[in-house]
Amino acid sequence: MPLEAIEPRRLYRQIADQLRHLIDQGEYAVGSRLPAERVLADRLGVSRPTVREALIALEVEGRLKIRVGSGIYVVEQQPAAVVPGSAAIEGPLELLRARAFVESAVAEEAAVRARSEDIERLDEILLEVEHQHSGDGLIALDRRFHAAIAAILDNAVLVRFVGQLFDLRINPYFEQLARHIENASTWKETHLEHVVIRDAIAARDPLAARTAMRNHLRQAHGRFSRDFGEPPLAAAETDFRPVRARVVA
Amino acid sequence: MPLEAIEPRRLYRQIADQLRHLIDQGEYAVGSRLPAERVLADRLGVSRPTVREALIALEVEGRLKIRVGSGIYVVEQQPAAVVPGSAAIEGPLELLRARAFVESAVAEEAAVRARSEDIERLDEILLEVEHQHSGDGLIALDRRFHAAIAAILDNAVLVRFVGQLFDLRINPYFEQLARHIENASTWKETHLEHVVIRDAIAARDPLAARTAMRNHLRQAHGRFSRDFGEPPLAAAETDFRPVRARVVA
DNA sequence: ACTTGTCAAATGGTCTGACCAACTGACCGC
DNA sequence: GCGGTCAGTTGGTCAGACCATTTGACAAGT
Repeated sequence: MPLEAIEPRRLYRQIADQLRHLIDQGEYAVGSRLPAERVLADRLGVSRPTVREALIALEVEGRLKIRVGSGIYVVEQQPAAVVPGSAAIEGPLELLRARAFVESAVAEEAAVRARSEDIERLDEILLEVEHQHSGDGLIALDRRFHAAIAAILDNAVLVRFVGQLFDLRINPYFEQLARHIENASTWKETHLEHVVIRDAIAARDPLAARTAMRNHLRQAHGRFSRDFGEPPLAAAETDFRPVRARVVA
Repeated sequence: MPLEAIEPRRLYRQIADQLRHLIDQGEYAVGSRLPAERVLADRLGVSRPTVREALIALEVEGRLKIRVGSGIYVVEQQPAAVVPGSAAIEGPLELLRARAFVESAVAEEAAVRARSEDIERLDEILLEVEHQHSGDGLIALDRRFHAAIAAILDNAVLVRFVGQLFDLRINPYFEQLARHIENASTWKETHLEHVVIRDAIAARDPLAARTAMRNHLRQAHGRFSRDFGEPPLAAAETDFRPVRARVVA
């Protein structure tokens, strides 16, 4: 054994990790305000100085913006830091195909690993959706739903990854389309598809979860491509892995 | 003039700037110990919490190392310092697990879709590796290999993200470990694992490709965790999807 | 001479409670 | 409506205290 040097994990780091996780997961959406320092300290069971230290760490990392007298805000994560330049090169359809590929695999694995708390979290989000009717809030909840599924795999990198894929929709190209397409009716469809995904995961049925997620993003693909130049969708385009290939072994 | 909003410069930032300046200037040499928090607070005429906030900011920036009960030490500045915040959070091991998950799925699909030109491209890269012996060049080729596999799926978003995941290794945390671990021998291992992946894809064998890729990144995980704090690897940690789950209809 | 155990000082980690300054939003008078 | 006022909320800072860990000196044992 390499004789590892153990280091006491200081409180402020644990708090920072926890908050970072919540942000990645979409619990605190970009632009939203975090609870006040005093509230956080109370809820986390630590003192305010400790919370402040954690917040300052996150501020230095560039994930939070602290405004005196006003509050603490989640800052839009700069993917530009990692990818200088190109963000909106690919079309929305290509993005949706990539999400279908990654997230269907994620959903499949989530169905294997899901604990009951995880299902509860999904239910909370879906419940919020039903009490919400403005478009903006729905997008944030949509993101939270997808991030929460990724969170089941218990890997912060993956959660961020899925979140980033979602956030790529935030570009002029995509937004303009969305305005044409998103309405009460399509949000209703989206919600129903989410419920199907949730049920498959809750039933611990990996294959159903994969199919439901792929179907969900394929539907979104269809909704977009209808009003878009591209031809609707050849099955081979969204089905990265044909089902028959799965029967092997 | 565009009427910029003025921001109150908080004390902890002023203190941090001042300390950073002193370090840059060589007043506090690399490896040396700073005065105790209480002393700093006294000399700077501020309270200890404020000094602590500044120190934590500098610690997050990677310029200081705080050791409990011992003191505050100046850390060697990594010239790279690429990503100001977002990237260096998760540990290298978590990153490798995420890559194992995503890229094994990618490899599986690549084996289904690969055309002969794609295989040729992989071969070109592997050939270059054999004519190369410096470490830096090998990292670049490693990246090209993984990106080339993603490219087989013919989706620019996926290629970018696989590349991005790879690039997350560029952070001080990871680099320092890599220096200890990467040598001619480990590069040889890496190369052989790459060849196995290439062969599986060339044979159009999805399951073998998935396994080979997962094995490759699991080996890397093992190489890192040996010299790292974490316990080596429980199979469940890297095997996101247990093989038995695949035998289902 | 070398190791081991002990202990006190130094140092960072955290908490409590307090006060100040900036912001926000409701209310009021015009 | 419009602008001013004011109280509540929120972050910024401070003071002082106690705890846990580290460190090094020193005594005791081998």
